[in-house]
Amino acid sequence: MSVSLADLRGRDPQIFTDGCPTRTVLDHVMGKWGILVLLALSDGTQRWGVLRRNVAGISEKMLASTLKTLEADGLVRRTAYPEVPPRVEYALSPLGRDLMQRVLPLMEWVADHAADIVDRSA
Amino acid sequence: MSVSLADLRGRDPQIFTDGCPTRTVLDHVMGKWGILVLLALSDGTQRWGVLRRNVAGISEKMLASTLKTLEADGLVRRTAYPEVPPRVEYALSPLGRDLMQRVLPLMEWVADHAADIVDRSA
DNA sequence: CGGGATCCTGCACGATACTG
DNA sequence: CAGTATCGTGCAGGATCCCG
Repeated sequence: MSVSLADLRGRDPQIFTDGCPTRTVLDHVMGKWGILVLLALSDGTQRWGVLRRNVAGISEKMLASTLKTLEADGLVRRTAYPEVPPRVEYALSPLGRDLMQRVLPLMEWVADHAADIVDRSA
Repeated sequence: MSVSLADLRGRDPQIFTDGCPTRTVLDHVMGKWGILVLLALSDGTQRWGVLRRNVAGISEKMLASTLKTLEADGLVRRTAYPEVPPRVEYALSPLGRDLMQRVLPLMEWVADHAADIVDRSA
């Protein structure tokens, strides 16, 4: 049932080594803001302003650049409506939803154990 | 079956907000090297030197500091043998193994989709 | 409202050398 | 062998202003 690094390396020896695409994806998704944005979006389509409030502490610049990389990665879909004032909505793409299906259980675990972990290291 | 951020916020409204312990854990685990070290260790107990080779591209400094935070977080266990030359072994703690059970499926997904994602954004 | 452009700063991270 | 100590630096990320 469980997968190991050795298993993954069995399929592709270069996996998770330096310069490997997996590293790039990891950097995008696991960066400081990537997951938090994806996590917010897993609640459903959201406008820029709402997203900004839901990802507490993010700056406009980082929200913009994070969304751009995630969109380029095909994990997030951006929809702009030709209105005044402008309205732009962000949503997970099918690929993004697929990813979050793997991430959410992890987040749940983190939510459950974070306090313990931080206490220990204090 | 699926969990959402709203669900998690239902248990604790502060979850994943700024300054929340979850953010700290995320920074430790999801940082550039955290996961990669944990991933390598999920193959089993390893000595420092082996670990350094398995986590391709990591510097000694980063390996040392990453291991120290992960050990302080209670995710990694360090065992030093009073020998000459010194021998030190690192292993996942039970907590760390529990965590990796959630992380490995994610890594498998990333391994499977990384190429697509990077191609798209190129 | 939803960003882009610009400037600035810290610290995450790397390289090198040294040690018990 | 398994680290620490020291020194540099690039770039992630914050603050601010502006624009369609």
